[in-house]
Amino acid sequence: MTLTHPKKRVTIRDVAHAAGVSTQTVSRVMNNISYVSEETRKRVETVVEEMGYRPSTLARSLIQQRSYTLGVVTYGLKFIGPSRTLNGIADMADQLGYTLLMKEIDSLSGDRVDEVLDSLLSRQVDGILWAVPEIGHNHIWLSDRLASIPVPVLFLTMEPRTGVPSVSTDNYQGAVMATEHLLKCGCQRIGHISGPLDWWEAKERKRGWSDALIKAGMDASEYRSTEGNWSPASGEQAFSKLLKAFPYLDAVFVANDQMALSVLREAHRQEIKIPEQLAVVGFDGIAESAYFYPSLTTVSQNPQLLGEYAIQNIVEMVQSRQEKREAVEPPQSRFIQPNLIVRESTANLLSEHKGK
Amino acid sequence: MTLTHPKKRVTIRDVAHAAGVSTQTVSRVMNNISYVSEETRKRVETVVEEMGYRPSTLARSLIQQRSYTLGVVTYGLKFIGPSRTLNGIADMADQLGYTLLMKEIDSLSGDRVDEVLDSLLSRQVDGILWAVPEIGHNHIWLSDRLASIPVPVLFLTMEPRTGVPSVSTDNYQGAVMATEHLLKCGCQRIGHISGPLDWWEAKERKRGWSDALIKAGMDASEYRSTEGNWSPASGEQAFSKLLKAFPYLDAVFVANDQMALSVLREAHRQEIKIPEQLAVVGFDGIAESAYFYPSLTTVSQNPQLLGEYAIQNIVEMVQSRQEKREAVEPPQSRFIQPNLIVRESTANLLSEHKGK
DNA sequence: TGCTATCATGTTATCGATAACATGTTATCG
DNA sequence: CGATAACATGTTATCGATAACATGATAGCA
Repeated sequence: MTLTHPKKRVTIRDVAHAAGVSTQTVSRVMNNISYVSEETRKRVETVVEEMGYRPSTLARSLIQQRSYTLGVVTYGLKFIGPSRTLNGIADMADQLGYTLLMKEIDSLSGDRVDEVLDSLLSRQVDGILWAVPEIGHNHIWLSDRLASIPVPVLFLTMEPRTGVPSVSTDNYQGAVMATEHLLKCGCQRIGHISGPLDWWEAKERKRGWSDALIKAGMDASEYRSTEGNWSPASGEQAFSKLLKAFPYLDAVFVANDQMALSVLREAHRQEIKIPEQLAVVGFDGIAESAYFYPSLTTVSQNPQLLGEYAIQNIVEMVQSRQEKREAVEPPQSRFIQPNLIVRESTANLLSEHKGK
Repeated sequence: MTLTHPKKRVTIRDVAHAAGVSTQTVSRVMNNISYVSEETRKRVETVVEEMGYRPSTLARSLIQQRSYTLGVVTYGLKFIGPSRTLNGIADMADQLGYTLLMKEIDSLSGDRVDEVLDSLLSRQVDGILWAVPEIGHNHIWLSDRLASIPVPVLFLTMEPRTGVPSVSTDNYQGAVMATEHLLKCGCQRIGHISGPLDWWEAKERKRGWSDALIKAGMDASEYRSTEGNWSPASGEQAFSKLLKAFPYLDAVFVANDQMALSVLREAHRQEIKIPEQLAVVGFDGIAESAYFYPSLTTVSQNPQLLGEYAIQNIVEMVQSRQEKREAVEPPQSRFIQPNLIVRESTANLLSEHKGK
C-alpha cells in the first residue's frame, strides 16, 4: 500500500491559527528574535512541533532578498580532481549554512554561459563559484558579462586577472618543485609530457618545468616536451614520441598521474628500469599513484582544500556585501601550494648521482 | 576600478511600467500564452530586451508551487564512482530543464537525514534523488520518514524494497559474470576480496561470486574470501591474508579496481605471474584499469548512465504527479546491467586450460 | 501622577511573480 | 441585428514568509 500522501504543506498561517497568535509572532519565535513572552513562545513551539512546521526558505528568500544559496558551476565531474573540489565545496558550504545550486557545463565553448548564469541568478543565489578550468578562450565572456552580475563571483583555476577574485592551485610552483627534485636526483636530461596546452594549468606546469631547467643553467629549448590530453592513452603515445625524438632521456615530468601511469607501464614493456634508467614524476597525487608499480613520485594537490577555501572566500564576499556597501579587501587572486610526494619512481636516486 | 554594480534587479513591474502595460501582460508575453496582440508582444519584448529583464524563478516557484528544481543527496564525491553518477545526474537534469540542489552527506549514521530533507523541502524541490549507497542501517529512516515527504523520492544503489522506487547497478549479476568468466578460463580455486560487508553493494558482489561457484558444483564454503575497505591499501592487506590462508588460489575476484590494483602490484612483488599463475578480475571499470600492468579484466559499470536513468525516472514521477493524482506505474526497483571487459589479467587463459 | 522606555503582540505592506476573475472590443453566425 | 465566442487587456487575490509600523500594557522614574 504505497499511498502517496499528498499532504499540503504546513504554513506559518496554519501554525498561527492553531496557536491563536498572529503569523508575526510565529515568525518571531522561529527566528528567536525580539520580545515574545515565555508563555507564548512555549505554546507556539509546541504547535510547531506537533504540526511539523518548517518555514519555507523560498518565501523567506523572496522577502529578504537573500537565499543562503550559492551557485556552483563545474566542469569535468567525470574526473577525480573536479569531483574532489566539489566535495570540498559541498562540505564547507554545508558547514557555513549554505546550500548549493549546481550546474555542470559540458561544452567549453562558452555558449551556455548566459543560460547558466540566468538560471542561477533567477533563483536568487547569493554568490557564484565558477569552478570551470580556464581552457582556450572559455573565459572571455567574463570581461563583458561579469560587471552586470549582481552578486559576487569567484573563479577557480583561472589565470589571475586584476580585479577578478580567484583561487587556484599553484601549478607553476608544483612543476618547479618536481623538476628541481629531478635535478637534485642528478637527472640531466629531463623531458616533459604536458597536458593539452590550451589548458591554463597545462601551460603553467610546462612553464614551471621549463623555467626550472633554465634556472639550473640548462638550455630548456633542447629539452623536448610532448603534448598529451590527460588520458592514459595519450600518455602512452606522447611517451613513445618523446622517446623516439629524444632517446637519451633520464627523467620525465608528466603533467598528470594518469598519463604517468602509462609511462610506467610502457617503460616496463620496453624494459626501461624505473627509476634507474628513467625517473618519473607525476602531478595530482591521485590515491592510486601510491600503488602504481613502481609507486609514483608526484606533485600532490589538494582539490578538496581548494574547494573549501573557495567557499570560505565567496561566503566572506557575500557577507561583507550584505553588511556594508563595499568589500573589506579588494578582490584577489590566491594560490594554494601543492606538495611533492617522493616515492619509488624517483626515490632511489637521491643518494647516488648518476648519468655522468 | 572594480566597481561592484549594486544594480537592483529588474522586476516585472519595471517592465510593465516601461512598456505601458500591466504586469499580467508582461507575464503573458514571457510565457507565450493566451491572447496578446502582435503589437503589444513586440513592444514588451523590446523593453524586456533593453532592460535585460529575467523573471524570478523564485517568485514563480512560490506561486506555482513548483520549482523545476530537484534535490540530490550524495555520498562519497571524493570517489570516482559517485562523481560520475552525479555527472550523469547533472547532465540529464539539465537536458530535461531541471536545476539541482545538491547536498553531500559525510556521516553515514543517518543523523543528518532530517536536516538535509528539511533543507531541500523548504526550498520547494519537486523531487529528491537519494544517491547515498546503502550501508549498514543508514536507510532505516526511510520507513518512518518517507511517507511524510510530500514529493517523490528515488533511491540509488539500494537493496530493493517493495513500494520504494530505486535504481541500482546489478552488482550480483556482475559478480556472477566475473566468476563465471574465471571458471570458463579454467580456474578452479577462485578467491574473493570483498568490499566492506556492511555495504549492500559489497554483499551483493560477494553473493554473486559465491552463488556462481555453487552453481558450478563447487563448494563455495571452501573458498575463502577476505574483506577490504575499497582502498588500495586494504586490498594489499586482504590479498596477503588470503594468500596465506589459501595458497593454492589460481584466481581472485576483487570487489573493486582499486583493490585489484594492489593485488597486481603485490603479485608482481612476490613474482606471481598474472594471469598464468593467478587470474585477476576487478569491478568498476575505472579508466586507469586498462593501463594497469597487466591491464585488468573487470566488470564495468556505468555510473554516469545510472545517474541519467535515475533523473529520467524521477522526472517522470514528478510530472505524472503534477498532471494526475496517481503515478502511472507503481514504484519499482530497477537494475542496470554492468558488463565484463576482458583484458590481460585473465585473457590468456581462455585458450589453454591449466591448473590440473 | 504623568511621561517615557521596554515589552508583547497585532496589522498592513511587501518580495516578484501567476491565478482567477472581470471587462471591453471585435468577429462570427443564425 | 442581437447574441455568443474569441480576443486583448486589466484588476485583485495569492503563494509563505518578513519588514515596517501601530497599539496596548506594564514598569521605572522625575
